[in-house]
Amino acid sequence: MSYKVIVDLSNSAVDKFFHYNSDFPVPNGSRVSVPFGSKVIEGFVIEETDDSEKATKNIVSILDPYPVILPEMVEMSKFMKKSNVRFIDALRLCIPADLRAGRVRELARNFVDIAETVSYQDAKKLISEKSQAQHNLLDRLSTGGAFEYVLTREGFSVAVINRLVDKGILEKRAEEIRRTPKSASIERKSITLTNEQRNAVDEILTSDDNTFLIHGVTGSGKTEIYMTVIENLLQSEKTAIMLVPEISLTPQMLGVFRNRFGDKVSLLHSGLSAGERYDEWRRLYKGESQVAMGPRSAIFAPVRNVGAIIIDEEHDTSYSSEKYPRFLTLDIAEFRARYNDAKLILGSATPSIETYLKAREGTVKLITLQNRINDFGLPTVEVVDMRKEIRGGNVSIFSRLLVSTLSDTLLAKEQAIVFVNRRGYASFVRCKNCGYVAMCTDCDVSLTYHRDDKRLKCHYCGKQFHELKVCPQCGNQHLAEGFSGTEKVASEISNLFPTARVARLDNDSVSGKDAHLQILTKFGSGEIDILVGTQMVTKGHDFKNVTLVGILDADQSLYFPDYGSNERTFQLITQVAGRAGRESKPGRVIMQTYNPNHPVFEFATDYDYLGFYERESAIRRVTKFPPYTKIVRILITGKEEEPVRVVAQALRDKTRDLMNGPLKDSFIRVQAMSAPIKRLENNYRYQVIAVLNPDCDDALYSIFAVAAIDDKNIHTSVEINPRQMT
DNA sequence: AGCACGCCGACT
DNA sequence: GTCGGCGTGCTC
Repeated sequence: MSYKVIVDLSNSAVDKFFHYNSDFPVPNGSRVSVPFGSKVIEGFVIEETDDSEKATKNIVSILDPYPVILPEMVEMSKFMKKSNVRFIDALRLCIPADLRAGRVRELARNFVDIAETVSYQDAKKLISEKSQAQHNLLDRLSTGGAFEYVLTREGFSVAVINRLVDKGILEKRAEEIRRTPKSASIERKSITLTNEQRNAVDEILTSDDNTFLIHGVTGSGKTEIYMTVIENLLQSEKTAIMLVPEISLTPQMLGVFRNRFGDKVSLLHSGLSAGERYDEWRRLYKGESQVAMGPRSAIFAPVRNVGAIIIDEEHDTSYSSEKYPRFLTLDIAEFRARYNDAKLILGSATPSIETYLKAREGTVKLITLQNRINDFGLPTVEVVDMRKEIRGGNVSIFSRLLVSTLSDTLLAKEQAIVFVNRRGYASFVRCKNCGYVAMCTDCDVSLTYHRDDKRLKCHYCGKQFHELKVCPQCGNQHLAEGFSGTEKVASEISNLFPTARVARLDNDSVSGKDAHLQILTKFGSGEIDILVGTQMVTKGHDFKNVTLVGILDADQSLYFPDYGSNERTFQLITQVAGRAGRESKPGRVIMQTYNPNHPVFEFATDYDYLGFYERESAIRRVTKFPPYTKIVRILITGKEEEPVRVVAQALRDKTRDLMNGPLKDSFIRVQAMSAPIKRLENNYRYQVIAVLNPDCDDALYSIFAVAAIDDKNIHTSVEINPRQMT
């Protein structure tokens, strides 16, 4: 027998089939060990082949008792390979990292139980009166078996256990240990779906459509719809994949699922220990649990017979991985849904323009939820024109309205969230005399002042510098601070309200996911009055006592130089506004801006998604931006500027050659230029931008081929519809 | 990714 | 005269 094998080395040079013979049959998807060059390494069997001439060496052994890569995931890897992800890297996404190289410890342990052929009473008689330890052990096991290691921990000696095994009274068998024991399913209180929810569930389960967009405002009960759909599918022996943006910030979603599905849910995410992750993965693989829940990587869950794939908050940017191996969760989800004939369900209060266009075009079935489940209205959004504040003599970062409302909120013993889309204390430091601005030495980026640790930090490469007391260029002592970040906002709020308990939530204020969660938990339990934070505060968590949301510098996210900035701004405002006034208390949102008449704000304050969509999609259509086109960016980086620039021009010319060839209908335009941040971590960066018509896979593959250059000093990467261009 | 093979500078 | 630098090329 002869097999095609992908070796477990992440390098393009070896990312192809190697042929091996075998003395024994090997199922597709098996992890095997094979001789390769001068040593023996791991690999994956992809398929059997009859051209054995290419094979010269034999597979040494199969490494697992079952093929770890499901047939579906072999196909999925072929699919990913087309989009420039190495076969081996796609395969690696499908199994827990620690399974490779035998890093997961053996799971099977000796399980000790009374032999099936022996009853407790008979066993009692078989043990001598004097063997007290043996009697104790038997009594311990009379209510059910136990792991040997548990018994020894309880004080039973191995000798006693083995003695009874020898007598045939007990038997040992290998059984798996669950490292993540979960509570059994709690009897759930019967939940009555609203008519809207009921209709949505029926629509999904009975319609011939396969892909759905549930567009419903925050609090419209999407989760309940997901769960009811899953529950229905589980009854017909199907499985489900439930994707959430960031599990660490949305523990309540897991809680709700656990409560409903108990042990049937397996959680897959990086916060688990290697062993836990492997156990959860394996339970799914073996069908012991049927619902895989997690962030984007959970789309690779080893579940068979998938009935539903759900992507909650589908607009969230965390669903696209920006570093290699690059993939769009939606692409993989579509592949798996097609493979399994499963329902693909996308949910959002602020769908991406791309998805909503699909709904308009009819390739995605739109389900709109009009109401919040409890019929509470959405919070009112008031816009404050900060230019008028300045004209009125208020030069602080807070409007008078926001200050007085914060004060009212504190008096009423209610809570507030203040959203600032900027970390640090001040976005830059500039000399008032000569105009010098502190820049990173490795990047073409101005430094952000962090007062907490009295340092200037580069937000792109992380490099830190001492704070400036005087201008290093002219010696002037008067340095101007740029826009205020979370640090400054939090400290000024503390100055304004000395008795208020103020906390900050951003990447700097805490280290690690646990700390984030701690702050959110404290806020939830009322130990914090005002929470100042970045995007992080916009996600998940229902805070019942939050009645005020302040948004500072709402326009800030508008001025990023890419086509998605309007969309991002609209989503941000809508999401953060949704944090105010849930349950029984009305909410209030105060949004400060220097550009109050910008259409995005008008739509956002009215919660007018449709209006926003119409305008934005019209703009994208005429300006030829996604989803009406596909933007492909080849990023070229290297230590020296000139070679990078030269390669960029060469790649542009090669791409233009494609445009003049048989694929010319796929291309709209091709340009080369320096990247928006020309130097990052001491690497010069140029880019080639190709704008393509949608559905132009052949052109795309040609561009991948063009970008794959062999130059050890210059690195290239290809991004499709890049989110933030840096 | 590793490792062997292979051709030019500073040491016993 | 050798030891060893890492450039190049190959692994079924």
